[in-house]
Amino acid sequence: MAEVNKVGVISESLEDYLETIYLLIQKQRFARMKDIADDRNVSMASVNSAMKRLAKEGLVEHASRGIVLLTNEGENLARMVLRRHEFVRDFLVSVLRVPEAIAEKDACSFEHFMSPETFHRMVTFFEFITTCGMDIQTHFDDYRKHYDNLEARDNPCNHMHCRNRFGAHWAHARRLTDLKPGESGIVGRIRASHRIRQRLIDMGVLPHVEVTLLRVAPLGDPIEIKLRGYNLSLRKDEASAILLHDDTPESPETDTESAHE
Amino acid sequence: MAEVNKVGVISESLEDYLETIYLLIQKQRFARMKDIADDRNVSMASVNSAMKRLAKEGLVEHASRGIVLLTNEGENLARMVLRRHEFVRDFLVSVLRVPEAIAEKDACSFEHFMSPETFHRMVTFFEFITTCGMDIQTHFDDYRKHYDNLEARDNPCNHMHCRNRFGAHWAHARRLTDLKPGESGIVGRIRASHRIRQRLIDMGVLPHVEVTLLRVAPLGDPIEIKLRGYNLSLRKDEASAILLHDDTPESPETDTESAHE
DNA sequence: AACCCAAATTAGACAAGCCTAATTTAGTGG
DNA sequence: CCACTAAATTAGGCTTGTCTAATTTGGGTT
Repeated sequence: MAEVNKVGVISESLEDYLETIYLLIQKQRFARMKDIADDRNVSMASVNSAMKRLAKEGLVEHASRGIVLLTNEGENLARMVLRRHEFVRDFLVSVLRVPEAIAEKDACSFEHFMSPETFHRMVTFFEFITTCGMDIQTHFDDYRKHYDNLEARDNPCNHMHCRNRFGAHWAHARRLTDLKPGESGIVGRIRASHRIRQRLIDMGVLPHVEVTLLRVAPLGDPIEIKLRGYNLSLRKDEASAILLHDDTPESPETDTESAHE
Repeated sequence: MAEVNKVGVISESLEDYLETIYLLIQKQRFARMKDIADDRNVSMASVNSAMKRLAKEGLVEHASRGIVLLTNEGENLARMVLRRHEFVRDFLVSVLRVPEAIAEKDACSFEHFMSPETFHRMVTFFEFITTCGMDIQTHFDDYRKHYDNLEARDNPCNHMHCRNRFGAHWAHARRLTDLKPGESGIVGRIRASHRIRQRLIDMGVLPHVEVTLLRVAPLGDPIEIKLRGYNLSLRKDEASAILLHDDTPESPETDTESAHE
């Protein structure tokens, strides 16, 4: 309601300046050119010109050779950006389990571009996950640790742990290697050591992506698949790690539409 | 292994050009200046200079007055960016339930900035959520619809639905109004109509944030709280919608560290 | 062969952001 | 009161990424 209306109007860089100023004022009750320059690792000349641009937008007040003050509008905008920053960081850390330092860095970028709608959905999802009583986070931690530590163990994972905990029906899911040439499926889960998993992900084998089996070489080893328009050659152990969803897509077009209904 | 090494080296804009070129070649087997310009809604002169910069980086080949081709490196980078784009979009749509069009737009921004680590965590989380057998998505849809449609109904929600489904212990959770002046708590859930919910979120009342009750006015109505360093005045119905987590933080510093252990 | 047109290129301008180097200003100490 | 210093400002330069306007090029028409 009484919210900021300059969202998306000023640049990423200027938003960062606002944020810096807000935090400096919180910390030491005032913000000088020098402080801002040090904080953002830029020259004072750059800060000077940035302050002029911010003043022109009515977001800061800056008497010549004086300290920098935020206007009401500027403070609101700064707070809004900061709010997103902190929330996104918390989301990445608490839900996705991204390491703190990386989450902080990524939040710095996301804060500028995320649409209000996505922000709102993310808030609702966070709230749901942390309060739904299903202890999803603990389950996810188990899941994650399992795959992160899988490296030196037996490869196509058959642990009780895996079978019992993470959906028994995945124990009997179709694998990529179960397809006949020409058949397609949707990638659901990759059940392999961290190394192979990483390799497959890097090659574009991601959940929710449609794969088509093209050819299997005589001895069954190089397996050729088609994936989002380009061809890929996999070894058998890589291909058999790819578990597919039950539902086959009706047509390639409705891919993202029919998500998970 | 044989992956791109230009990540983070070229600008957001150039990455977008690469992506456009890749998609054009997929669609019509070649990419001319004009096509790229039309697709990205820029002038041909801009495309021309962009192609020169991309050629200098060894990402495209572009004989004068000829069509634009991707080098191997350029194609890999384009594919990588596109992969992220599509995956993030799917994540936003399928997990967070962001509307398709907005997810598409946000994915356009995120693709350029997301660190590999966050990408990887997101993939793992997506995989977990869609295959863990807990049917989290359906639960989340219920949760979401419940709050989205709450508008005209009785306000501090007491539905059976709510009590039973979304963690019975939240029926007896402390509210912000249960705190004594000076006491603090961590925001867990906001149980209010969409309008009030939105208002609180806009003011910075987000899950995982620490709030301190400062003062309650004589008649109990304007309630003053402190929140991430600034003060806020809430009406009683707003404040009582804020449910708190059980665990009180030991110290304000370890806030994000002690996330949810 | 001369002409025309669409695509591509070049030239030149502009804003945002950054820089370094030189200058101005204000406060502090001798 | 003068000199020194730290902070702030100005001047001028650079890159990226956009634009418009003019020009070149090459393939098809008449």
